[in-house]
Amino acid sequence: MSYDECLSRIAETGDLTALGMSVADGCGACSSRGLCWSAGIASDEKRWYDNLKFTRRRVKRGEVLYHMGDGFESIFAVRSGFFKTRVLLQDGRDHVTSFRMNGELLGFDGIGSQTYSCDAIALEDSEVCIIPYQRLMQLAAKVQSLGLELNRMLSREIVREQHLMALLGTMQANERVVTFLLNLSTRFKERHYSATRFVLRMTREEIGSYLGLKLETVSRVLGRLQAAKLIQIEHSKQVTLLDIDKLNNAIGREADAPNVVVAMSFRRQPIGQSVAHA
Amino acid sequence: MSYDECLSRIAETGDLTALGMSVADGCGACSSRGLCWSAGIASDEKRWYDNLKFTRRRVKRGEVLYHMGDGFESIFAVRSGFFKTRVLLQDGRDHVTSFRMNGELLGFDGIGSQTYSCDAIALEDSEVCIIPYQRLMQLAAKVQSLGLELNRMLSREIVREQHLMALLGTMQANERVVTFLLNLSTRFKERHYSATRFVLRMTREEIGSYLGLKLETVSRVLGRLQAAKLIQIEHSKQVTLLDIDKLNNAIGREADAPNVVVAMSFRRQPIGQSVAHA
DNA sequence: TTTGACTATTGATCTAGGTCAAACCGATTC
DNA sequence: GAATCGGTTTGACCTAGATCAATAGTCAAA
Repeated sequence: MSYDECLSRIAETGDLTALGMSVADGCGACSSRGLCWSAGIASDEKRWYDNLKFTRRRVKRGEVLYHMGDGFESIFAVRSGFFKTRVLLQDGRDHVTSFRMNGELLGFDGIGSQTYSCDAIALEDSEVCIIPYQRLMQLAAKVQSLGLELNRMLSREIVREQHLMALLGTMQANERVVTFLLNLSTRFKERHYSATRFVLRMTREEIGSYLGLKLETVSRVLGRLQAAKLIQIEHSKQVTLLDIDKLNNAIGREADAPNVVVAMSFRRQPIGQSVAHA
Repeated sequence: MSYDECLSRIAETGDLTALGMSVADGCGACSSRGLCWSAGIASDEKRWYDNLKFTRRRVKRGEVLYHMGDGFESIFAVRSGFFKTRVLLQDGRDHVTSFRMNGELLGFDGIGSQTYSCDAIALEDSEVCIIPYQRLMQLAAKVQSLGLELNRMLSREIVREQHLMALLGTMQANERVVTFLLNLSTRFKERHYSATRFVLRMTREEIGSYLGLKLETVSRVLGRLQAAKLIQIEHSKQVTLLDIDKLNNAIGREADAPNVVVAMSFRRQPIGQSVAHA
């Protein structure tokens, strides 16, 4: 079978094993199906994805999936678990740039320079699908909408980071933390987990680094939010969002009237229980 | 000529006019050649780019190239002039996310949602090449390395934003401003302009928004840098970098010894002329 | 069940940068 | 050349969040 025939067959059957990949279950059976990248592929080309298969890799809590500076070969899809990415500055300071959960992708930063530009670290025992970039692009050459979908994902990552930059550049501590919680909430919801009750896999320090705050500030804000009965925290990690609407208002940033109450209620010195009447 | 034949011919000749585009000079004659995207295309495919041609658009100072929410159709290459992009938050606050000069691209943010996610605004009279995305992708389907190059550019934008996030999340005012100046410097250098003497096209407020600072703070930091004889500013806009090495040290962030001097010299209260001995 | 290593909370204090306000500057325009 | 206007500088003051330090959970290993 010629190289070209081979590629054609892959495009038809969607069987990446022809490219020399060993496999467990395919994408068709994956619980992240539809979350991952597959959703954007044109429906008449979906057959290729239904029995697509990738090798996997287990990454233990605290282990590094890839290091800044490592040669770029693959992007990764989180199958299970939780990751953070962080960039290191020359002087040793670091900054957390994202948290990734199942169905989300890692490694886009490596495409441009053929070298990863950040570290990806598991926050709990995790598993990823390894997606070799070269092979992916070979396939994309055959399956039109796959390339388009990849572009879309890269673009969405750019937009995500733009919003984060705006957060870091303009919001104050309260808003940052609330935005963070609500973001987690919607992502859990997309995965059919509870939108109101979830576990924070990362430490206060990691949250702080992500939001441009110190861990003490994160802790204090969470404390205030709890005092204002907007959230509840058990054992430091287990969060319950008690009033998503009010939380949303709180970052809708007091256009004037109604949300002022909320906005005031978890300001610096929590005003006792005077939440309701103000 | 069939559609497929048409595409083939474009891939061979690189003549996008066949796709219905009107034109002035082609990319081959463009001064941004090699800066723009063309550099990454495999050399055996370069012929297509040498007589590639795009329609242009003039954008006057203050005018909007595209608005957040506008339907996405094209990306843009800056031919001349200067742009900023900014995201708007619900409550009216905004945040500047990038400055773009000639040879740089705009509009990547629209690919993901088919809608631009920020505003692009000319800071001086400018001209852009309009690159229709659909047509670009049709061409990419024929010219392999074009698609790869687009991915690389998107990835590099992701990395750029990661660095900016780290800046916003971890650096203090001095470092932010110095980083900003040095970044401009290298970009001017790449364009064979002076790396040490250039004009700030943007206002203090725009710099501040970009760096997550208030305009007064930007002004003060620039003042301190000038007092420390690291830079010189004429007429508010004309900047000369007097000592790039020291500026670089200043953000190398005092590993300990030598740069402490610099670091101290433009701290909050400039210590008279006591720069040399400290 | 105790020990030890993290991690998180909480209080007291400090400061970088924000806020407010006045003055200044250079470029138009009348 | 007076007046206007957008941008900038500068000073005085204030505050959100950082810093420092002590205490207290949490969890896993011994």
